[in-house]
Amino acid sequence: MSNTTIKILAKELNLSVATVSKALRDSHEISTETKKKVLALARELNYVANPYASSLRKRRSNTIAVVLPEVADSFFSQAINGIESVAQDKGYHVLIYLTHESFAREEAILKEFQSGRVDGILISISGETSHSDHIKEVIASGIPVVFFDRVCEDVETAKVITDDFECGYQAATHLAKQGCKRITFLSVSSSLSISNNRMEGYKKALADHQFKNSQTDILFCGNDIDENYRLIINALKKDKRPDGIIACVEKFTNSIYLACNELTLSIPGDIRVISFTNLQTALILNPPLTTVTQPAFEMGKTAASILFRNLGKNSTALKNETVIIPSVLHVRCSSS
Amino acid sequence: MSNTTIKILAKELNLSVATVSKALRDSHEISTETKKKVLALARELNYVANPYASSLRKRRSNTIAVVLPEVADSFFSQAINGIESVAQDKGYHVLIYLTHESFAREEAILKEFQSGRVDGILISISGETSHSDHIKEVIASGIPVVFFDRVCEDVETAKVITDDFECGYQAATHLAKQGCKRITFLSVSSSLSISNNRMEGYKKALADHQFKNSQTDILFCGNDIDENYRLIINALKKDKRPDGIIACVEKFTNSIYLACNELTLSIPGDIRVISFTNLQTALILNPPLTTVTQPAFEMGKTAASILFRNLGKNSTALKNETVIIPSVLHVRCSSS
DNA sequence: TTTATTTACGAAACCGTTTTCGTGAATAGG
DNA sequence: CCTATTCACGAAAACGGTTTCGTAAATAAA
Repeated sequence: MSNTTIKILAKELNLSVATVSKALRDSHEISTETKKKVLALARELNYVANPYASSLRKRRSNTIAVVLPEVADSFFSQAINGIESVAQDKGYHVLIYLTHESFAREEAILKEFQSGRVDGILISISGETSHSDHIKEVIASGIPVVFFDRVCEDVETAKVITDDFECGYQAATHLAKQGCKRITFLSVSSSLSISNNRMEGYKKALADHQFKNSQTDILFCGNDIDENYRLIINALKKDKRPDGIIACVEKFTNSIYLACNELTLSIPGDIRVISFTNLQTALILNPPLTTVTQPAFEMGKTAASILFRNLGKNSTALKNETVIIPSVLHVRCSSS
Repeated sequence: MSNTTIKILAKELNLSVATVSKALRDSHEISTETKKKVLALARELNYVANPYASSLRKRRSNTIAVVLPEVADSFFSQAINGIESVAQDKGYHVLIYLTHESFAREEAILKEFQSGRVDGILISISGETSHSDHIKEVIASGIPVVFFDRVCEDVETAKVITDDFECGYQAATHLAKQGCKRITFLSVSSSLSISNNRMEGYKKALADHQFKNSQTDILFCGNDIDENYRLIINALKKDKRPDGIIACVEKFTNSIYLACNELTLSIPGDIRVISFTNLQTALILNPPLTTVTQPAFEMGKTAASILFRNLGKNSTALKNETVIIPSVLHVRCSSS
């Protein structure tokens, strides 16, 4: 609905549209005086170039897509901050899409990108995503993709992750050293790399600390809060209930604390708790929560930087590199 | 970077581009057989229309902008969820912009929209925004704007808010009834409607409950966490320290709890606390936090619905209506 | 049978930029 | 003084759709 176009500027100044266009882009073909006149009028008439016209012609949109499972999670909202900060810096626009953990949505969203709506994609895959054809397809169509956090390991492109295995290991080791004998790991999805790597770290730690293999205890939770609560309650009611619990993602935290309340189990007296979370309120929970805190902002920022670094090039293919930014274990009362 | 265009489909099928275009849009001018053939080939070749070409021609982008101060706040992330849900439903795309509470950024972002990049705007203004010329300008250029939560009251357009005055009143009344004598209100910005309305409600409550006017106590905090912490510490160290505190926005919560810890003040024994927040962890804080919980998802959804309802029309101007969706006061241990 | 209307399609303009190429004038080189 | 460049600009062709308008054939109306 913009009113003033290049054509109007041109007519007003008795110049051709070509000249005006070049002047606006500060082309060396145009004299300084002409540029000044054009700029002056453009400012006066509040001219802003129509992005659709220029995107069509230039075959680039100056827009990226961010595809996420959800936004109501401190990791993702902080990651968005990181992404947005570089995007704004580079003059790029950010389209946001939520899959709500649904593979079908993810597929539909990605499919749309074959049209050239975006110059690149940052994605953290859904919990249902177990294969990556849709992603390979969009890459094949010439659009670079950078994964962050939740990656598809079999897709050859850039990935920004944290040291999930290591953190799973550290968390479980910490609990073991605190004397826990029965440590339950709460997995969010059996197909997600983050979930599985954290779990493998947990398993390795148990093995290293003389746990029998039969003593690993994985609880598969989902996206339904109430259902998760029930699952956790059941686990805590078991005959040999866990004395340690590791939440693979933030959203389990509330359910764990509430379940312990319900069953009047004391944290950390009866059960020690660690969550993978970036919640600021971890400090002021009852009791303060031991967390594995991911470098969410940095991961978003890094993923975006890698993407932008490669947008200029015509070589569309991103290197199959994996950047690992370490998380840190913050030990607080809930585990000690 | 899309490979297959309408032109390719047309050539392959020995049709004109016009026919193919119409067939794809299911025009009545095209025979059923032809449509079938076109659709089949389009599917086979993975055709997706170039959005920039059609946006240019149709003069509509099927895209809206969401302009927010920040995303790392449970209100805003839930509001995004609401917005995104209707947008995805209507086949619209969502561009996200963060002002980081900066007026200059907000201005720059809005200015860009004069180009027709988006068909409409949802905005929650920055804490620095004290006048609305930039918003009036973009509306004048023909782009509808719907405010949510943080509105400019002098701009005649649709607004979706919660009952801020009422909630400020309820919060202060609740504290007064609990016996608080010195209630401090933490304001986030002296120019924000939400902040001021909540504050006015607070003032009215104090007046109604026989507080002297001199006993209202407003503390203006800002966006710097450390600075806020210092301000709160100082307030709590005062000779006559408050015995009740109302946090106008979520981000003050941590500082309040931590400051009380630092000064070994008991909540609610020494001081009762209420926050305006949508944090799920309110339930499991130490102690559980009394909150004014805003209908964030609904507000986002409603704002988006109003916007979409008016995008179809050519009458660009939105009615100057204000939709109020009430918040609820959840009383928990921190105040009782 | 003649005329009016509908059906199914194509030609071409158009959306607002960018970019290639061409050109006359001015300047530089020899 | 004559020939190369450089300078500063314009004409026109893209980019990939959508939409208007025209039209031949088929059908309906009279």
